Amino acid sequence: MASTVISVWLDVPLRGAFAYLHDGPLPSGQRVLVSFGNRQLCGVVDTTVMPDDIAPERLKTILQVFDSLPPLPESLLAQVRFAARYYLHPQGQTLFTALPTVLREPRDIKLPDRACYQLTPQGLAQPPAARSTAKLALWQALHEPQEREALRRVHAQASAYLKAGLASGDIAAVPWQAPALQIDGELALNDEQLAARDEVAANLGRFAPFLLHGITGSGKTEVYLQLIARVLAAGQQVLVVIPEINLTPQLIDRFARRFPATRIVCLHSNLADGERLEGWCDGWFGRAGIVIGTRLAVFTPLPQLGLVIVDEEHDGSFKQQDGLRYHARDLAVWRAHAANVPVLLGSATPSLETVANADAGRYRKLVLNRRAHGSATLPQVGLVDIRRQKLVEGLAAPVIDELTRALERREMSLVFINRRGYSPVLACSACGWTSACKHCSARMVLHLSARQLRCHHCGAQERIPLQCPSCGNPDVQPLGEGTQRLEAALQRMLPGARILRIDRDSTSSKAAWDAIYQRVHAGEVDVLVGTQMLAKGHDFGALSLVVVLGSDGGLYSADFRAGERLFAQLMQVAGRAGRAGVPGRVLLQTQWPEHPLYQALQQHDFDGYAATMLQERREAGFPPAGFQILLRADAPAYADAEAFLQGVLQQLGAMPEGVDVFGPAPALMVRLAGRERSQLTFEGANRQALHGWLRAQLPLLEQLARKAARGLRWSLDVDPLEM
DNA sequence: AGCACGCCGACT
DNA sequence: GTCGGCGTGCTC
Repeated sequence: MASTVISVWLDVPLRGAFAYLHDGPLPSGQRVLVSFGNRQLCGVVDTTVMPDDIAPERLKTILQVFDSLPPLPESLLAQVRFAARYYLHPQGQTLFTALPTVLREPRDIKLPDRACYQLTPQGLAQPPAARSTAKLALWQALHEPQEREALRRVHAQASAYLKAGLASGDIAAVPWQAPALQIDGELALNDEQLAARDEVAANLGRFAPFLLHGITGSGKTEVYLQLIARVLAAGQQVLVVIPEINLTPQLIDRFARRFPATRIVCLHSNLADGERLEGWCDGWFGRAGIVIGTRLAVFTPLPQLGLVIVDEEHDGSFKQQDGLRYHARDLAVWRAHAANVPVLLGSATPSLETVANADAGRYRKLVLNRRAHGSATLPQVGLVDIRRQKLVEGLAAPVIDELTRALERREMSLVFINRRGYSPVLACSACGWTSACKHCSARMVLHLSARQLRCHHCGAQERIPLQCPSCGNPDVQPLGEGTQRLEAALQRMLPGARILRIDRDSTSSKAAWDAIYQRVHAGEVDVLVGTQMLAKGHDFGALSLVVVLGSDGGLYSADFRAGERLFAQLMQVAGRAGRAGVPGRVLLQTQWPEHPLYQALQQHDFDGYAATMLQERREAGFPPAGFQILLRADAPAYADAEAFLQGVLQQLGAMPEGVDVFGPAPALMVRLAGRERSQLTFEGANRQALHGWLRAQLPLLEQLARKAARGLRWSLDVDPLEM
């Protein structure tokens, strides 16, 4: 009876699909239950894969077909196929990372009721009594088809009202239908915004990648919203990918206010499994007009996709750092191509990859150079040379002066230092001992308020030693400044100032973050002290002065991308100054005021410095001028990691024409969370050649990994961002 | 990845 | 005499 051979993908780190028997064909994308070894797993059918040639008596039978949901759409399977191939990752595991957790599990799914409800003629004829405001509001709403959830937003008593109405026949279930599009509060666009909007709008319905290069405050979001309105009006869906969840509450609010009738799905990793599934399915079944989310949202099936937007496209959080190491921006562009729709990459500081694509004409560049609101001008950037200055608690006299004057004028200032904690290291004055982490090649950071030393890389915590653990000297001192120390110092130097610290420690909960946001917007803050969180798109209203401390470290780093990141970060943080009509001022303390990066920052010359950096990359053959794939290995002992890579290197033999290999070399941070990391870097000017050759070596790699020392872990990182 | 099978050291 | 260490090999 069971006679048809079916190929099934499983969530296992093996390259191939597995063959099973079933009593008839099954469609691609069908979720099934299969026995694998001695466990039962969820599998996904793929008819495009030839079943392995295995003796028929060894084949097992598909145990169950999970048919409460339709098969996964072909567009998703195609995206997974591409991602697996591009990122050299097992296709089964790739498929399962694309799915919400619930769909990975070996059980069938019953989705919650998403029907709509509406008054019957009988119900229409019987309005509730006017004094019953709850019932009246619900009755009014039910003139139109309403989802249960939407009705609950009308009034909390919706469920009881529905139940009674369905029983009496006053209300009936009707098939789901999209509510009429409603657009509220569109803003007027300036001519740059108009040009950008119209250029993209003119390309709806075909693949067209755009870089929307808009300075901070130039009104990128309004351009997005007006384009989204057009796409929604055409009955299509929009995918919006954003860097991190902190951004979302404001942005989501704005989207929800603009499109009050549209189902807007918000997807990120903090969502409960059920919510994630529901949002995902709303996208899949066309109920969501807008899906907005972090990188994982890029896998949401959208049958009516009409536009893809990637906001803050330069942000490193789009790159997944484990498992399938995909870049959501790059997959977003692929999706737009596959769906034949435009993709809009927005940033004030685009990545060099995207700049290079625009320069080469592959992406069309749209520029927003003017601030959308009022007559606000670009901030004036001052470089404070600290080579011959005496610093007080890390601050130069002119900086303290300016902060004092801003306080006198009752204007809000921001002090930016990319180091949280009190002080980045504790050191002994006698023997040179420093507070090293036992598990990482990093220093433990002093957190005075928590009375702890903490490692910011592995999370290890220790008590603060009262004397030097090495020589017993009681004089152990904090070296350097972090946000907490700066906060304390500013409190002393600016008596009466209301200072608020914003870093990961002070914003750990959503409630804390909301409270901070409220205080800032209620004008209850004079000085904000914080880390790069402050540079990430949050609108803190009028800032007249921005002070930048400790940025020199990014100038001469071993990581070739450090300069790009620093420049983007400083452009972004400087962009916080002088919004909403108040002219801003930026003061940056540095030992290298003549450095081209700072000179470019002073001139607000993104394009010029990007061109300089691109030229350097070309000369070195670094991305985006060349392509890289990292083979990473880590083990408790460095020697094991290196030995594996050395073995790989030997077995690979001579590199083919156009591919170079470097290493094995220690990772930039060799020791992390008790494991030591080594890596081989493969480079090539031709992406196809590099990928194709390495893809052909995968069986060899897997074979060597099986024989490697136990405890060894390895992974491939295509287009790595972190070295 | 899991999870078996499979041979060598300290213990109820 | 066994329990259990992790080496190695397979999973349709």
